[in-house]
Amino acid sequence: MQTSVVTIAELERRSGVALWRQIADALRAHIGDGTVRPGAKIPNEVDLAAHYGVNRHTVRRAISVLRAEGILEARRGDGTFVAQKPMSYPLGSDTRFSDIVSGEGRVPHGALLAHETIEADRTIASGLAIASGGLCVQIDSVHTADGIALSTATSWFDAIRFEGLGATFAACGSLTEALKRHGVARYFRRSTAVSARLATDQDCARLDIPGGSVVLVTRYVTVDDAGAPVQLARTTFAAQRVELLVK
Amino acid sequence: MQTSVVTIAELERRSGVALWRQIADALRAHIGDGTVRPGAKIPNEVDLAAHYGVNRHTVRRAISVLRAEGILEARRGDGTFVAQKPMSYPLGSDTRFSDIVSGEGRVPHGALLAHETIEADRTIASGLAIASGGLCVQIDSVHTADGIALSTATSWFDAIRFEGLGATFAACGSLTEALKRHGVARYFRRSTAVSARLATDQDCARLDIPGGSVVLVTRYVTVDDAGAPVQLARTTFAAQRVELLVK
DNA sequence: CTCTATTTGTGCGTATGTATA
DNA sequence: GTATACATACGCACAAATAGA
Repeated sequence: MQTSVVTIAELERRSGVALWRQIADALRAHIGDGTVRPGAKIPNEVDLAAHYGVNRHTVRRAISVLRAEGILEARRGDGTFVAQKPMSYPLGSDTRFSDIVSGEGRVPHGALLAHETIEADRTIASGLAIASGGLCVQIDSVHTADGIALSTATSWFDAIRFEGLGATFAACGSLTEALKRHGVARYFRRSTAVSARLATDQDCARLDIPGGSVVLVTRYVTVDDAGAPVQLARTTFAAQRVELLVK
Repeated sequence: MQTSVVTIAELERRSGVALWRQIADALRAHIGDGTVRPGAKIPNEVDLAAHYGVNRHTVRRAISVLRAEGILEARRGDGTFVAQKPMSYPLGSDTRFSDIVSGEGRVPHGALLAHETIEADRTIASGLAIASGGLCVQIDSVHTADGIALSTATSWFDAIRFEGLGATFAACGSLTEALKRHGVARYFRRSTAVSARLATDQDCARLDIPGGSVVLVTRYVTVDDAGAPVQLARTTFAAQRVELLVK
């Protein structure tokens, strides 16, 4: 791409297809057919705009689309680059983040962001099978592989059964270990709902991803051996870095 | 929201947080706390811009973010509305689209878009366990519930084993039935990879969703009773209409 | 049915802020 | 410190789709 800009741009100006869309398609094709390799730098916005004979905003819009698709990655003051392939993340009833990341030969790390006791809204209450308005412990965390954030999670627990869980987690640094100390030897995922949306600014801050990125969101409830709800969780993955694997 | 616009907008202008981000957060909060109900119309862009004291483009950017998040839905010439909740789509080894949609009390429909015989690239060939460059049948389809497109799929089959499958599918209108006629009584999903990205314009056209929407993408291989690969598929779901359910 | 007002969609020009090499 | 390159924001204009008179 760096040099292939000499190929003449052929945008159809009153074709009914927006210019930014035509440019996005052209760039996507260049990347898809291997003309531009992952990690490679594409020309800057001003040059691209001149090349296609459009305003810089039009090029920016095309680029922003490809960034959200996870194809491009922009670094202010540096340039815009073709993104790398994401890592696989199995979704099972017994998925443990550290095992998965270790299995891929990377170094896992989980960090507690915050924990507090709050009143459960209707959704949380029904998930944990407690009374609406009852107290619950909310725990926020981020999970990284080789220092790169892959996911951020918010979990809720029954505050009566798991009083002080936040402090325990903060002390031992592992949710599995913390739950063990609160009497839960094992726990399983019942079912997982997967959705996708654009990242909020909180997502962007926690995952260190640019605005406009797409995230995968999983919602699930874990239960103990007796089948009683232990945890209601919502995990947000950076779609450009992770793909989920089912079964 | 229609009337709540009287609340004074308080944007911090040099706070380091972009104006469009602050506006998006404000709108999201209004929708999240139930101030605005699903299906309700929000004020038009010009009014919102005046209300917040910003340029229309700034409001548009905030809205485009919420559209990608699946929270808002815009119709040109009409207005912008709060979106409805998505339907659940179970991901199992024996998922059949029509059963799922029927089970939710909706009317399922599958339509063949195109079918052709092409040379398999490396990815397709390895998925189907055929020689790279060997022939394969490619089938494109869309799947709707109550006339609303939920997903679009592209599938590949070994052209030698399944010669004329496209025509058979076109004739009987069901993949399961077509495969039965080609000697595959049953088939199962081996594993499914789930990713997410911004919709391409092809996605938008097939799913009838606006540009900037987010889609969930599943890739999987189905095998017959003998464990031999039958089908390599890539299904694209409109994230604003569907959430995937695992296990 | 046509016409019109409304509302979102696209595009250009300009200016300034901010992170990075 | 300086140049580069992406990020945000405003203003203007017109296109296209829709709803309603």
